[in-house]
Amino acid sequence: MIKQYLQNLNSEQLTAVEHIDGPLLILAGAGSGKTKTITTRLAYLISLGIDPSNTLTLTFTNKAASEMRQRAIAMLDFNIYPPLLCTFHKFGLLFLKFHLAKLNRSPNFVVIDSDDKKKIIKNLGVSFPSSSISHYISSCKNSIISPDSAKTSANSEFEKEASEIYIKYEEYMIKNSLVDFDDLLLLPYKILLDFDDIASETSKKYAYITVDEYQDTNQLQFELLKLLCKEHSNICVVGDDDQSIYGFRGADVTNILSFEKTFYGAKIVKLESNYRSTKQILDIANIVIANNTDRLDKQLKSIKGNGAAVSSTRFEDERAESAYIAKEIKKLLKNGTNPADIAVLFRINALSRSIEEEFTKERIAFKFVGGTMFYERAEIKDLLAYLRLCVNENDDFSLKRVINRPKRGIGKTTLDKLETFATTQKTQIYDTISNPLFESQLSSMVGKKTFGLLKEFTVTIQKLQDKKLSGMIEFWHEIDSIIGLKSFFNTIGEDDRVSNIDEFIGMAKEYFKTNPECELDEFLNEIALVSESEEQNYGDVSIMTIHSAKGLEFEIVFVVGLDDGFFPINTATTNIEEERRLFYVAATRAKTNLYLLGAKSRFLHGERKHMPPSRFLKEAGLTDEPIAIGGGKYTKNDLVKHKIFGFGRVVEVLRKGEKLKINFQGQVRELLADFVEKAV
DNA sequence: TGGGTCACGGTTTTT
DNA sequence: CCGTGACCCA
Repeated sequence: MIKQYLQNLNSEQLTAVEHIDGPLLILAGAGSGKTKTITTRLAYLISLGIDPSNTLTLTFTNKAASEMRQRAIAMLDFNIYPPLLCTFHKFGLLFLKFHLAKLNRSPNFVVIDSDDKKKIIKNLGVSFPSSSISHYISSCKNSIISPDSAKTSANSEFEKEASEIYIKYEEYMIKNSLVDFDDLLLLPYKILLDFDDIASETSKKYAYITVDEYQDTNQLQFELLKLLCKEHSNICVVGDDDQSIYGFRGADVTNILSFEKTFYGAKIVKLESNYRSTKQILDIANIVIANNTDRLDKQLKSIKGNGAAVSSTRFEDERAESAYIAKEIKKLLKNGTNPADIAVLFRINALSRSIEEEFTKERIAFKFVGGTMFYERAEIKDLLAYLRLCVNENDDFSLKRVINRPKRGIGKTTLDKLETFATTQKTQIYDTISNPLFESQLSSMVGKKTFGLLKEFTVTIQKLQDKKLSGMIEFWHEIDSIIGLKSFFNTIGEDDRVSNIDEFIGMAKEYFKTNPECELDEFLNEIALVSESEEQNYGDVSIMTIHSAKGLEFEIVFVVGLDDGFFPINTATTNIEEERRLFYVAATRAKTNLYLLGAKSRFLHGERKHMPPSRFLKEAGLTDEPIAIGGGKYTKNDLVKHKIFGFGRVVEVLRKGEKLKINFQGQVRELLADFVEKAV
């Protein structure tokens, strides 16, 4: 049966599929049949008699994992024990369940999300924004820098504080048996590094490893992969260096650029035949991406015909831009185009506003893909906090979240008192409330009435825990009548939240029906790694950021905001090559029609801004208007001011004034001239 | 405790 | 311009 699938491949795809032992890099351009190739390869390996349980396929998203699993299994005509095909983080989670005790940490850990992480950091007392500290800790972990060495190498005031917080944060996490997303990769790495026997055993077990979207791996994932390949070199990675757009969260393109050097003797297969887009579209994508210097040579060849020309228009303002899109879409819909085949893409969410307004006015049904994630919604997190308390009532973090939700009249003052009291007694908040020994002391501390309220809260948790014993189905049936979250949100008129709670409870019931033996704590860690709820509103026009559109395809794509400052975006950390890759991703989403739109002025942050066209339009040969980049504005020794780095002096003028080398208090940085202003 | 007011800052995002 | 967070007062 597998033979028939092999016949559906082109010769490059077939070469990749039939490569079995030794490192393999599949450079898969956009729309070149990447998923088809690796799923066929996996099925092929299994058809050769390789035990599915000896394979490991790692992806970045759950969506990619489930799509691949489905496609690979469909190719096999016999029932198999399903191969391990999951996200990096899921793999880490499974691994830690088995081995975390090796690091003397509790195997009954709880996975927290980035929101929880920020809150914990904030509670540790910080003067810099908790999001920056959180990001700092994340980059340390992803570059395998321990808290101690972070502290030693801390230079700025920020780094000094951040590294101290990093130390405290790690202590807190261990004390409370918590694990963050980065830990799901870092702790397995540490275990594999420290315990040779586990590393060998694991590597032998996963004798055939496949990694999807390899261009998005960071240093930690790279090191982890090397350890997993300790006993063999059967690693197949698939990726496209031109589609690396997650540098801002640690993705390191050099991993794919230097794969050959790391995995000696690697075979490289390029998939350059594009089955998705017309030649006109690919020409634009190819010509723009060719301006990047750090890339592996690769050129998409269109299998489809020439197609329609790429359309590019610059409007007076964003309203004219949106009105034009609405008009075009209405025309398309009238001619029978399926709205699900149309997408509007933008670089930053702020640009969606005028689109949404116009679509609503013109009654075009649309769905905003990738807004607030389901499990990050406040009401869902409240429910999750109750569930965690159900598993472990001494989870202070969760307790603090919901002790006043629904409103019970317990505020910050009471909580602060409770917390300091618990700390002095070397115990957790829940225990101090329920311990009869502390009753009179606490009662006089917070007042009799408040103490009664606290007691009531513990009774609620108790009720939940009791209900848990009568089985998950009944538990989920009764959960909200015990907590009362729905009626709380109902009274304050937030009906959306009520229906979200209903959706969540419905989903959980479904889950426990299919997995009756699953424990509540397993369920909690499982869903911590899942972001989306089920897709809804099928036949609608999609609007989303370019990042969200990666991996998707549409017949007709409108890209808005091709203006200098918006796309490429203009900030201190802008990496122009990554912006260009983003353009490449956007353009290659389109199958038949691509619109590259812009506006001469836009309203943002309360003021109207004028801007020249994006340099990408120039590179694509789609505009004659002059593009930004004022030359000769700065000379050596000019004093300049930067939003983040403060004052600095120009050391050198590069690229005809487009770029500057600036000394900020001893630290020399290279920045685009647009990001600084003259300080007189 | 919690409602009200003011200042501030404001990419991209998965797990 | 608009959402978030800090802070003040009833």
